[in-house]
Amino acid sequence: MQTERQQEIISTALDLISEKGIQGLTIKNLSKKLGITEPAIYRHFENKIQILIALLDLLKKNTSVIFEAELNSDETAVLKVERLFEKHFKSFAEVPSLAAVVFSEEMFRNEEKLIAKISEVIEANNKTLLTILKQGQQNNEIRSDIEAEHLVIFIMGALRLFVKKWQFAKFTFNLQKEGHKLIQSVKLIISKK
Amino acid sequence: MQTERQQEIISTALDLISEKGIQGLTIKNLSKKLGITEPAIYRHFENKIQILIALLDLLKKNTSVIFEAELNSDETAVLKVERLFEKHFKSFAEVPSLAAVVFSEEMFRNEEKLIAKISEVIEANNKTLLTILKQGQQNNEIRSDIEAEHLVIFIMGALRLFVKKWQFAKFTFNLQKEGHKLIQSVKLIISKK
DNA sequence: TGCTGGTTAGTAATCATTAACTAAATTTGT
DNA sequence: ACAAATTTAGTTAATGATTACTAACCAGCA
Repeated sequence: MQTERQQEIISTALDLISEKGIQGLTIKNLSKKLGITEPAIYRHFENKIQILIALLDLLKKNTSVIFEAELNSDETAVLKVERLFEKHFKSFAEVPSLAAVVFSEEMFRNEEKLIAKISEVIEANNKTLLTILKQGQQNNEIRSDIEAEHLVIFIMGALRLFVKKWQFAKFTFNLQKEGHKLIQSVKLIISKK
Repeated sequence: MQTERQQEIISTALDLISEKGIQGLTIKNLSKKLGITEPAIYRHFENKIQILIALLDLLKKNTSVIFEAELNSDETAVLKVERLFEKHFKSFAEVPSLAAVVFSEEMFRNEEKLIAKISEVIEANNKTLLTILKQGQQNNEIRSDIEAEHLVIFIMGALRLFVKKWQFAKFTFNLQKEGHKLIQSVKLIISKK
């Protein structure tokens, strides 16, 4: 559904965001990095919003694939959550710019369409995780003294904050390695007994 | 140390941020809301960066007061954490715009001074919480099977995500009331057995 | 020949900021 | 005590940068 050049543009946009933050994603910077002039961008995208939407769509695809693959696997709930974390860390480690997009919701406040898009991604993932946790509670794998909705907050909160820290530290520590340790603590927290 | 007008300006800036996000904090919007012209702002602040710094200083004062009061109290560690949460929720419920500032680190990426300032606030609070938790572990109140550094991530991650959800929901639910329930789960998670 | 993907040149809007001026309040010198 | 000097806090008008975006044109190619 996307031309080669369109893919090149959104990939370059991602690089730009991870380098300079969402603020750095301007048509000028983008075209410079692509080695073409600014108006040339408009041969491939109607306007900037469409670029951002394409960006969020990519993010959505990347994360929802992870979540849904786990939902439909036949592992224990605890293992599903572990896999969820590991895959996320792997995905971010491979494409750090994705992390930059996830945490820039604040920037999209003005455009109604973008808010909708990003809320959609977040909501869908939360729902999937919630389902996994509830199944785990029914199977007596996951503690039931804390409501699943709260467990989601702990898990997603930790995931987000941890990645944010990595980002703040300019990717200087090994996300996958350090992340693996965090996952062990997550397991201790959500497991029954 | 601040004139009345300066306080008026930063208070108005906070309102603006909670209304339209950090993007909405322009000199034009600010002066319009204050009922003066744009250049008049510069009679009170050297430039926009100074306004943002004043904003972050206020945030720093607000949060560090909370953290340090708890550190020096002689309650149990678990109770300290509970109080920490409650006070934060209260503070945000009273001045919702503060919450908007806390989560806009992303916006400050370009200005070195602002990154430094906000990292300072976050770091200081994390350190205080870490101390509280370690003391709790030594007193056998708080579980020791998870390292305190990870507990900090769970606690701060949950706090941040929860407030962010409230913000996203346009303050439609009662932060203090719903927050109180979350606190009970936090206690279950960090308590020894 | 006509589409694709570029170019150059330019526009309108918005951004923070400055220059120059002014009225009113305050401080200072006698 | 009071006029002169200065400071304070505002104004209008403008500037240079940067933003997203457009119009008009052109080369290569199917």
